[in-house]
Amino acid sequence: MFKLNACLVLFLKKLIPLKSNFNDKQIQILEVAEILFAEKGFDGTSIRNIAKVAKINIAMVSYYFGSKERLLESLIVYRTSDLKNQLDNLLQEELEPIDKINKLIELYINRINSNRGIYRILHFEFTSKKREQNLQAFSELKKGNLKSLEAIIEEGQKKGIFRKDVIIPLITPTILGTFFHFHMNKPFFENLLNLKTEDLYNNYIKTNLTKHIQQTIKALLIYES
Amino acid sequence: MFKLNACLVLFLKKLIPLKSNFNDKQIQILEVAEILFAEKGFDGTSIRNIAKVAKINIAMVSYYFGSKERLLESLIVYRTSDLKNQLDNLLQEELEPIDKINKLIELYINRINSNRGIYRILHFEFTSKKREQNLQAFSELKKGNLKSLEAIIEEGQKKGIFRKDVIIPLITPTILGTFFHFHMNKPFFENLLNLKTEDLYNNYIKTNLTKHIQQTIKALLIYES
DNA sequence: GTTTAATTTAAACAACTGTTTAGTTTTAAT
DNA sequence: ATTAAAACTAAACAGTTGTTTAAATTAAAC
Repeated sequence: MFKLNACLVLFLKKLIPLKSNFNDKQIQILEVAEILFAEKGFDGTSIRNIAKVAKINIAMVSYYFGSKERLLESLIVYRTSDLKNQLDNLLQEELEPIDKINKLIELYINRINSNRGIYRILHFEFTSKKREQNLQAFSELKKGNLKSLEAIIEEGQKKGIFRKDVIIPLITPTILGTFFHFHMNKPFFENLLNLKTEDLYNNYIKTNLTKHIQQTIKALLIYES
Repeated sequence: MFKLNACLVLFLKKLIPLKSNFNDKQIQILEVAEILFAEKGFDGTSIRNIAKVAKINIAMVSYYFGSKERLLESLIVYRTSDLKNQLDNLLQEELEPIDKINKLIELYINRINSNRGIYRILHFEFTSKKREQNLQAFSELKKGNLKSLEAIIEEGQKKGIFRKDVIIPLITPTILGTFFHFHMNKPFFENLLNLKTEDLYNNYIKTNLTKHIQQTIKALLIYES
């Protein structure tokens, strides 16, 4: 009875390797940390700050994660572990290349938009030289994403639909960069485009911004001078 | 003799209003602050840190700027005061709209690329809710830039060269976002594209990245489905 | 029910934070 | 040479920082 249970736990841990590595208390801390890091930056957030919001003792962060730095690492693992699967599924769908690109853009934006916190943190914290060590796991994620995009575009090029003089690695910066730059300047665009409520803002992203990016990438890939 | 000098100083101060408002010592502090803020973020940089590198007493920051926060404000004024002129000059050149766009993209990238520090800081520090007050001056700068872009595109639309169903305010995010996303992930792209030296990296921006962005915007503006 | 381990706590640690103070040195004006 | 302002300094201020400790509480195992 006991041994069977232990085996089951190990088995489940292999299956859902990353999310289930954290217990309820850890997740509670991670989610508060995500909000605060995103809002005020890693350096702008103190452990006491996290502890207060999460209603735990300040020692619990060290107890569960070792240090503040390793709390950040855990947070990234916690949030980015299932993106690869989503992309792989998309790749195997039976769609025209341009529709795959459009779906990929939608997937990216939806995902980032509903996980704003962690992506803001990634965007902020992993660019400064300060945290170059922890960069590896994040770098692997990006390489995998690029491979998926490459596969789609090369498929389109073989079919003669896409032009061949595009620099594929620079397409991701255009997709993500456009979104990020928009979102980073949220107050500016809220004011400029009259997006008074959070709903209006989100809707604008889901429709207009997504469409703009899709339109841009399509024009870039298909246009013939 | 004395009065003439005083008048001359006042006259010069009017002419070069912002840069010359800071004395040598202040500029020395500002330039160190720029490097450190860009490298480690505003919160990640301490006044003692700045003082040590700039080889000044820690009290001098408060003495010259009032506070750390106002040092940041001064830094932004110091660095962004002449962009508007550059854009106005471009607008008045006699060029085809698409060439103006290309020149504008080149101007943006060159400028940001040779002032990486301050733009990294702007990008980082003025997105978090923490510093929303100081946002105004920056917001005016952005609005002015957008007006310039609008003028060029509307000119092209009147001439029948540019399509009319583009969302103009979203073009800046695509131009700047692409660049920033590339530059923010510098270590990743250095590794991916084999840009081993700083020169190779800068050259890639000046040629390939700039061309990619110009190609993208041109395709977006001119493409007809 | 006892024992062992895991969890949680308050308190303390030393180091660092931005800012102010009171005093000294330097510079410039008359 | 005298005076007043500006520039600069070391020291101290009161808080905050991340982390550790040792003791208390809770949960689990047998």
